[in-house]
Amino acid sequence: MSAAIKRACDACHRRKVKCDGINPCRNCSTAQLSCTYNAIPQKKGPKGSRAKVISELRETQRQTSLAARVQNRVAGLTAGPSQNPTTAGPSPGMVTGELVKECLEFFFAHMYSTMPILVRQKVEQQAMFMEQNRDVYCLVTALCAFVMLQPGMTMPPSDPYNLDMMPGSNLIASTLLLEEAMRVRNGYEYLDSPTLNSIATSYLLFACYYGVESHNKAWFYLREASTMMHMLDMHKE
DNA sequence: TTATTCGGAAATTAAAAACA
DNA sequence: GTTTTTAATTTCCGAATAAT
Repeated sequence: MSAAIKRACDACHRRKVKCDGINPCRNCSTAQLSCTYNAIPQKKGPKGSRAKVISELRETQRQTSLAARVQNRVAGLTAGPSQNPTTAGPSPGMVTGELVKECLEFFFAHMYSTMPILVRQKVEQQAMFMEQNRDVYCLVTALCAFVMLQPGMTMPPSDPYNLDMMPGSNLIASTLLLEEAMRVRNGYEYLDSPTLNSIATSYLLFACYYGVESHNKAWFYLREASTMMHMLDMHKE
C-alpha cells in the first residue's frame, strides 16, 4: 500500500477510495462533488482497561479447572460397583432430592407465572419416584438445568457437585444436568409415545440451550415440543 | 469498458501495561 | 521516566457488481 494520507475527505472516506488530501481532492473533482473535511475523527486506541484478554484467559482457565473438578466428582459419583457410566439410566447422586426440591421451589416462586407448563402437585408427586421413570427423570433434570441458569438461583447448601459456590458454578451445574438429561433421554425412545412430560422436557431443553446461546439446538427442541404437541392432538380444541 | 460499491487487510494511533 | 503491547480507528486495495 502506498503511504496513506493524513486525512481523507468526507466523500472519499465514505466511498472507501484513496484521497489525495487536497481541497478539492481529485476524486471529488472528477465526481463533481463538493469536497469537505467536516467529519470529526474519533479518538483511536483502547478505551478503559485493556486487560480484557488476560481477564478472558483467567476466566477460561478457571472454568477449565472447575470443569475438571466436576468431572472428577461425577466420575466418583458414577463409579459404583454395578454402575457403568455409559448406561442410559440415571446417575446416582447427580439429581439429589434436595436439588430437585430447591429447583421446584424456585421455579414455582419466580418462573411459573411466565412459563406455566407444569402442575406443581403433579411434578412433586412424580419427582419422588423419578429414578423409576426416565420420562419424569428427564423432565426433572432438565427443569433443574434450566433453573440453575437463572439469576438469583443459588446452589443448594449441600453443594452436590462440590463446586464451593465459586462464581460460574451454577453454569457448570446446569451444563452437567443438561448433559445428564440428554444422555438419559437419548437412551430410550421417547418419541414412540410422547407424553406431556416429554413435551415439557423438550421445551425446557429449548430454554436451556437458548440460555447458553446454542440457538440452533434451542430452536430444534422448541420445534420438537411443538411437533409432539401435534402428535398428541393438542392443537385441536 | 468504465464507474461504483464495499469487505476487509494494513496502517495508524493512543491508552494501558510492563519495565528500568 | 521510557518502551512495549494492545485495541480502536482510519485509509484504501481490489474483487464484485452496476452502469454505460
